[in-house]
Amino acid sequence: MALVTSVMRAHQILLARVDEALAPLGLTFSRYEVLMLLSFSRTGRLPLGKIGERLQVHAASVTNAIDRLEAEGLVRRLPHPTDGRTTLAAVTAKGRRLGQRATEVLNAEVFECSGLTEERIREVVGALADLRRNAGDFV
Amino acid sequence: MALVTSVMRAHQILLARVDEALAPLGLTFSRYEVLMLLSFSRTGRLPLGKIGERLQVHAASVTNAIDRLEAEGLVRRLPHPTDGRTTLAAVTAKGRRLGQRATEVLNAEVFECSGLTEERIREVVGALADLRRNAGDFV
DNA sequence: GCAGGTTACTTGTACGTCCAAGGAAACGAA
DNA sequence: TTCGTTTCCTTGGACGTACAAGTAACCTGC
Repeated sequence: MALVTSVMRAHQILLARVDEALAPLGLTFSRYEVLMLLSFSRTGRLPLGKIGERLQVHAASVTNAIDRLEAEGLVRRLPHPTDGRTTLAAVTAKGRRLGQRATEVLNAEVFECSGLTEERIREVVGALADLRRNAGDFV
Repeated sequence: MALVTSVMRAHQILLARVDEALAPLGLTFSRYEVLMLLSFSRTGRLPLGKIGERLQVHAASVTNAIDRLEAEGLVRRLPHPTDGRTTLAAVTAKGRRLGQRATEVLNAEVFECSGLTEERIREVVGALADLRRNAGDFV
């Protein structure tokens, strides 16, 4: 039970801090994740379904996130060349720049003030990786 | 960065599992937390503001949770005897029973299938407790 | 070739969270 | 006493998430 409570609170704390750091850039954590996923992908574009699968998030949430990113000009929707059902999300140059800045901001403002040592962070990440693997996450 | 991602995913996984287990009882995790907080309090009743403070949650969220719990007959709103601004939430007998059942369900269905050893759970809880303390949480 | 089933995305509804704004009660100082 | 400030709760709007239903396109088997 303590596990659940701890993770819930830690999530609450970290998310608040991350969103606070990202707000000046007009991003939220979920949109940041999408942006980075696209930036790190080979071609800078992915089917929406693939995004949901990687981020372990519902298709409707992806639609929502892409809607907002597209409205900001950070990604563009493109038709899939061969599959008419599929929509591709492609990160724009503006999106790449913002993603990079966001990463710098997060590294500067968030990760320093967790107050945990490198050692403890490794412990947590390692143990939670087990949990995630058991749940079918990629890790 | 791995810390943030790990905690976010772990939260996602655990919350989904917990809410799934609680759904048959008509509860969510947030409402379960309120119910248990009241059940464990000395008199079974607390001011709404106190609930938000303990659960580290916004006052508006407490209003929402209490609205729903009250609609189910699990808690009752009472006026504060001396402070006319304050509203007390009091757990009912039905609320206590349901909270107890929910705890049993959670212990049976969720905590077993995290797939983590006692040892690793202790590691995670301990390390996250540091993080929470640094953020001003009660732990 | 076409009908039935599957897959992919979108839309609408619901929930929990937050913030901002509002009303009511309490407190404090003049 | 009274006026201003603070505290407490509620309401309305925004965001992210999930689920369910709907639409459109693909694909398979006859």
